[in-house]
Amino acid sequence: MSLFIYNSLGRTKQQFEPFLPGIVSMYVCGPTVYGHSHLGHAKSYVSFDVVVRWLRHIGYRVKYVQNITDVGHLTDDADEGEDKIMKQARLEKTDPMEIAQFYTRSYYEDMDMLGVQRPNIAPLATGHIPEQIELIERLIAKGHAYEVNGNVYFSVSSFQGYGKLSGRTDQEAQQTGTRVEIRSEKRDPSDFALWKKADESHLMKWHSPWSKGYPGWHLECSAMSMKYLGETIDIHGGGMENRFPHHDCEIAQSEAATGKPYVRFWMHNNMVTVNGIKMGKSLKNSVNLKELFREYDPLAIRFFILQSHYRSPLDFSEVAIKASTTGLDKLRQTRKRVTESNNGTGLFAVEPFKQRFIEAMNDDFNTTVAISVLFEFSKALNTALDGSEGITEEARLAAMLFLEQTGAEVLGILNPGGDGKEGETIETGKSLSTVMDILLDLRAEARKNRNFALSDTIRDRLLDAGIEIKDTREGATWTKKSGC
RNA sequence: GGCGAAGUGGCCGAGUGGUCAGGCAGAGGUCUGCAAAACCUUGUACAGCGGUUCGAAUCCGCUCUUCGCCUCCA
Repeated sequence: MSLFIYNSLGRTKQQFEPFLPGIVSMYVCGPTVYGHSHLGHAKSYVSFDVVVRWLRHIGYRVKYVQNITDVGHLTDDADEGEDKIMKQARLEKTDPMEIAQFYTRSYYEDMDMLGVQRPNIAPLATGHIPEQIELIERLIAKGHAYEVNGNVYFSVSSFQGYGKLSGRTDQEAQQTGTRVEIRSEKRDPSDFALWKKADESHLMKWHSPWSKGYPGWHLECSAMSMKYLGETIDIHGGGMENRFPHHDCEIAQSEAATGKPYVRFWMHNNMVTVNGIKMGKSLKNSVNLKELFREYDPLAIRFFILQSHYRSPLDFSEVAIKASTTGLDKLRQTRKRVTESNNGTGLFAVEPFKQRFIEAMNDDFNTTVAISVLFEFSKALNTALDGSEGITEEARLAAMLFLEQTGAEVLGILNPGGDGKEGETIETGKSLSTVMDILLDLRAEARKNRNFALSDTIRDRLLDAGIEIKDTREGATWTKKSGC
């Protein structure tokens, strides 16, 4: 069974084979670090995390590069507005580099909470100024770029096929009703900046053959992608809002420089919305992840994200996240149950679920369907365990392995190796466990003597303390209540 | 104005030319000392109007509505 990926370039699902057998080169546009991450970042990076995990699961070696944009770019393209990182530095009364570093750490903290695996290489834009300058020189030498007053622009008309990703190929038509002021020093209104001359007050600036300045926004991804992954890469991912102009500009400048295809598969993830409106920092409707983590289990948020498809918009609401939290708990309970159950004699077949899971993931990473398979698996497994003969050791191990591979390794919604609760040391976990054994023994004794007043008191008081008791056929079990 | 996406049962959210998504919530039941959990049963959903078809929510056309991009943006 082969993997099909929806390629934004061509707008169809296409069978995926890497350029080099067995090795996948993948680049994803990283965040601009001038503020804490929000749910929109979470959707994007969780989605691509699952893409990487699946590619690795099916046997590819994935070289995953994700940049950090730590050069401030203007809040506005008409040379008005302010460098965003510089603006934040002014607000926080510090300098741009501290802002960039502080929010880079914040970003990784949040991604760690969500179980997003770190990229293999996380290059900084500021660390690759020479590479970017070199790329500009190549473009100028080939006649694709020109310098005016210390600024360098890419000449869109020199590159055939500009706009092929977004479908904006008619540059004349694009200009009508455009919101960008047309700058006279550009030869063509569609031309975009590769290098900008910095004014005196600009703090982040570098020497270049043209002026003391800073690189254009689109340039860093091309330079770093080519440096670490080569001139043609397998997958380039990013948010849908970056299709145009960012990705079309990347294609133009890269292909103009190398004469080779830049990216084989373009993947774009959709937006998180709030009441149907896009979530964004500048729109002031963004839901900060650190705040969200105070209310909800980070893995429940990851689960909530994966319950919709990466190409669909996801509408944020508290009720929806709560519903997801409850749903995830059900899967966790099933896993705990099968792990703790005794060996029986009944049969249980994991294979059909495995096949359906693989099929869903191979169909453009359909995590929504993959999760529905896990729920159906959960229901079938519980039914089998409810039966008087239980299931065999072999079936139990197969079921546990399936949940480990799908829920933990691929989707990352279950903790690897079991459901130890986060933030709890092994030591405290062990002593709690011992204490609980004593309490459950005492309660069992009380129930045996039909002293239900006592047994219910034990149960109620533990529930108040955040521990829930369930009486099963195989004795009482306990769980710490998660969520809110 | 240009480019693009979408409208699914109380809510979230997949998918498909002819059997079922799935989750949450609700109702009834089994089990249990009682709970909880688990399981069973239960919802005549696919924006509207036409058309193609033996058959369409799924294909085509039109209409309405919403959203994204064309400024920085996951």
